[in-house]
Order: sequence, then structure tokens, then C-alpha cells
Amino acid sequence: MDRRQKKTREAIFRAFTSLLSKKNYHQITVQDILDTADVGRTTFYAHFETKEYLLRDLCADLFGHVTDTALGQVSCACGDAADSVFLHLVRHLRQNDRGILDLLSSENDGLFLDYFRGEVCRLVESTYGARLSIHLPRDYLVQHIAAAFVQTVRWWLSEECTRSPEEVTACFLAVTEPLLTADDT
Amino acid sequence: MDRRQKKTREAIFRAFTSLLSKKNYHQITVQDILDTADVGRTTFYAHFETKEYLLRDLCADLFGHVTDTALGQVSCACGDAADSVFLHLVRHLRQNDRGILDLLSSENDGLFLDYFRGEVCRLVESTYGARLSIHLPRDYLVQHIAAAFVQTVRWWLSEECTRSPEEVTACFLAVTEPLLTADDT
DNA sequence: TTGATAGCGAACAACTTGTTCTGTAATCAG
DNA sequence: CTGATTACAGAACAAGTTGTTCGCTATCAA
Repeated sequence: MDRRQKKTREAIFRAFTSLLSKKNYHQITVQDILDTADVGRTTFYAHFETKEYLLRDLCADLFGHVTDTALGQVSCACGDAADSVFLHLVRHLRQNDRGILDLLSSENDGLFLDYFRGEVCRLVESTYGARLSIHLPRDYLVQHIAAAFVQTVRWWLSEECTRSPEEVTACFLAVTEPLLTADDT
Repeated sequence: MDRRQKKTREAIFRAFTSLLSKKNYHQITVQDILDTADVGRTTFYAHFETKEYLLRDLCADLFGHVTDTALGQVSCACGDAADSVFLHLVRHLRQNDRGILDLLSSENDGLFLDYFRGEVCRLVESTYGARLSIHLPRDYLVQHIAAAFVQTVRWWLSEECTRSPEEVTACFLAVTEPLLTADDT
């Protein structure tokens, strides 16, 4: 890919992310992005059809990366229990990696939470897949557990991340563990 | 209140609700509302500062009503267990009362889910208040249970409400019951 | 070096928002 | 019933936003 394309694309992503951590998505104007990223109007629309598409691409980039990293932790088989994937994820989030925490905690909640939840579903599937209780519809359980994790993170954020990742993860595990069959480790 | 005021206010609410069940909130223009409600521009802005305020007022109206109705069920002491408040609520929702179901199932999810969750928190407090396990922070538990209910409704909607209210409520109770101390009935 | 491509900047039409003005009709108090 | 008040309609308005187009320049890859 042309070096110029890559540079502007990244500049736009950076500018957009930065703006999102300060403003509501719907208050951000294309002009804001142009000014912040220092790119021309034409250039922006050459890269992204609309602001919506930019958002979609950014989310795919951001949350895809998070999940992949988290899943990587699973396969690295460092000896931890499967549960700890979520601990890793919380620790990862606390470092505000790629500004994700800013996005989740800003007024843009609604927009990103769904993307986030979608990714967490994948995570739940591959982490707990075999241990899901069969007494309830499988997809219901997966979605419930994913929603519980997202909710846990929101609660953590609402307390300004004062609690430790261990504490937060413990809460999450406490409310979801009864739904799983015994661990076979 | 002046009869005229009441009429236009209701016409605007009706038009807005109708539009929301068809379109995304951010795609709805003030002009759309004016045309649908058949009121003048000046009139609209005399009633609501902006479209955002209209949304806020509508939500307060809608969800406040739902919770009050649900809470009324509790105090009517018709002999049912406290759990059944949620069954009542699901049944209530299924009738698409005041078009709430349309709003929750449309593409406006994010907007209304938060209002809804807030109201459900109140419901959880007054229904399970005394039975919340003390091993976890109280507000965490309340929010978790409320989020679980909202998630359950979303799942139900995603299956186009094919399942019965009883079945849906059973799922919700199954995932939250382990978090409560024994019922003292 | 050269042809292709990415970017810039300015101007553009179309649309949206929220305000202001004037005139009309419904409502309410006495 | 009457007169004052209030709500409303309609039109016009400035300001801001979106997405497109055009001509021109800078950069890249071969």
C-alpha cells in the first residue's frame, strides 16, 4: 500500500480517536476530523464514504485487535486457567491500550458497547464453549455472559477504575461461575 | 394546561414514536416530525428546545410509566412471588404497550437501552433489595441483574419474540437466582 | 525519468437547525 | 359575550454541515 495512503489513514484514525475521547460522536464534525488530522476534505472522502464508515472501520480495527490479543493469551498456554483470559483483558484495558477505555467511558457508550459485546461473545465462546450449562439455550448463555462482562467493565469505569483488575474480575467470575459446569483442569 | 398545548405535545410524541419505530433516531429530521405531527416549526421549538430534549422527555414518559406499572404489580400483592414482577413486565412488553417494543427492537437500541436499564435497576432494587447476596458490592449486583434482564429482552427480541413470556422469564431467573439468598416466603 | 496516484484547496448545491417576524385562531377570565 | 391573552401557522432567515467536483501539485513505484 502506498505510504501516503497509510499515513493519512492512520492520521484520520488518530484524530478521530482523539476527538471521540473528548466529544460525543454525533457532535464531531467531518471538519473537526479534517482539522485535527490535517488532511483535505477530498482526501477524507476518498478514504471513507461517510463518518459512519470511519466509525465501523475504527471499531473493527480496535476491538478486533483486543480480542485477538486476548485469544492469544489463551493459546499461549502459560498455565493459567481459562478464566484468567478476562483478567488479562481487564489488565489490558486498564492500560488504556489504543485509547479504548476512553471510548468506552466517554459519552459514546452506546456506540462502542455493542462492538465490544460482540467481540466478548467470541471470547466467551472460545473460553467457556465446552463448559456452558446445557439447561439453557446456548446462545442465550453466551450473550448473557458477554453482557455481564461488559456490564462489569462499565461498573468498573463508573467507579473510575479504583478497584484492582483482580477484584473486578472476581466479581465477574462470581456472577457467571454458577452457570458453568465444573472446570476439568 | 391549555388544551392546545396538550394536543400538540401529544401529537409530537405520537409522531416521534412512530418515526422512531421506522427510522434511526439520527436520521429523523425535525422537519419529519413537523410533517408527521402536522405542527408548525415555531410550535415545535416552543415545546422542546431541541430534538434531544424531546427524546429525553419521551423516555421519561415511556419508561417511567412502564416501571410504575410494574411496581404497581408488586404492591398489588396478588399472591405471586416477587420474581413474577419480571414475568408481568415481559407480558406487558409483548403487548407492545405504547410502542416500547418497537423502540427497543429498532436500530435505536443504544439510545433506549440505557433508559430501560436505569428503570430496571429501580425494579431490581425494590424487588430483590433484601435478598441480594452480600458477598459482592451491592450496586454491582443490582446493575448486573438489571443488565441481565435487559440482555434477556434483547435476546428475546432477536428471536422475534417466538418464545413465551414464561420461557423468557425462566431464563432470566435461572441466571440470576444463584445470586440471591433464599426466598423467605 | 515518467506515468500513475494521492493529496490539496476552493467552491459548490443541498440540506438541517434554530430564530425571528407577522398574522390568525383558539382559549380563558370577567 | 367580550376583550385580552396565548398558542399556533407560515415564511423567511443565517449559520453550519455534508458530500461532490474541479484544477493543480507532490509523491511514489518502476
